[in-house]
Amino acid sequence: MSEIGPVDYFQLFNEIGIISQLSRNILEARLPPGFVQTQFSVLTHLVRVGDGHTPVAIARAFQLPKTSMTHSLSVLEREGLIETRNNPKDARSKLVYITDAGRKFRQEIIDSLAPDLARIAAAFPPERVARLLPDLEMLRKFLDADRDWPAQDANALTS
Amino acid sequence: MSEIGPVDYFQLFNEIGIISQLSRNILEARLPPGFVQTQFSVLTHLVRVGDGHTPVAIARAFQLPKTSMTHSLSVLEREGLIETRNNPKDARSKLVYITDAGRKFRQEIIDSLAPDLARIAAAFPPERVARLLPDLEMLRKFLDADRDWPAQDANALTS
DNA sequence: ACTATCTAGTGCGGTATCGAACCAAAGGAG
DNA sequence: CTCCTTTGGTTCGATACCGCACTAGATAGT
Repeated sequence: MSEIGPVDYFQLFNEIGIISQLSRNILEARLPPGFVQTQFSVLTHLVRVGDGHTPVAIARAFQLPKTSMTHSLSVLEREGLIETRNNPKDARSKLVYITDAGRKFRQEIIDSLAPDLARIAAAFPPERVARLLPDLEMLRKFLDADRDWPAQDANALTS
Repeated sequence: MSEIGPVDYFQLFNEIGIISQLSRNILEARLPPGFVQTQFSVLTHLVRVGDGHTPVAIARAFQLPKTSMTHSLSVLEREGLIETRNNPKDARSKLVYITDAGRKFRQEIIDSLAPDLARIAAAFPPERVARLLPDLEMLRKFLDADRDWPAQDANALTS
């Protein structure tokens, strides 16, 4: 039987990284010049998870530094795609809301992606997506929970 | 029965993007300050695929613009982890080789990742990796072939 | 209340990424 | 050969990303 080693995990993350890069390229080819994936992803997050959350909460959801999120949100706000209001529960904080323009913007991008999705779906049928998603979700959730693990205690688990 | 639509593909790429981001964070936590994932990935590519290739070839393998690769390679060369030689077959071109220091550097990173991999393997067993990899590979190969790299020379094609 | 600690968000500086433009060499057509 | 197109690589400018340091407000302990 085939030995299973760290190499397979490297390959796993390698494939995932490349697919991530490729999907980013596909998306950004449909975005207006000057926009990048992050901004679209934030809009999608606001629609899917719901808006009215704080910038840090959004940053955590994407596993990005809060400084990066500050920047992304400032761009989105400058473009009128989101708006921020004061957090009545916390004077330090802001709450992020998507605007109608933001929803419209996002929907137009999604519509424009239809041909790309059609090509992908033709070669990689939905059944495979359904087969893939649970495992990916599980992996993502573990890594999400595992982050910021104290490095030196790692071996304590394996023994 | 659940209808299968574009949403699932969005979710697929969403999960993949987040996992990519998380694995990037894990790796960069083990890299010496100032190094980023790209540089490590290039070294791994040189070891796995073999060195002696041109910068554009490497850029294509990562689906990155050649300008980005120029930058990454210049950093790696400045640090003595790779070296470039003239391409005897093409005077415009260079060939990229990994140095002994580069191999050593990469191996040390890989070794330092062992505790992380141990935690991941404990929660996400190798069987799941084996189950996941073929589908991911297929998806990656299709996307790779589908978008045959229009990004930077797109305008050259339109004329 | 008082103090220490923690958390939300921002400003700044440095690096990464990438598109546009450019140059030089290669390749093809006549 | 000459002309034209393509290709490998770099430079430059603009934006994205992120660590560090900081302020203001919240929270916990006593």
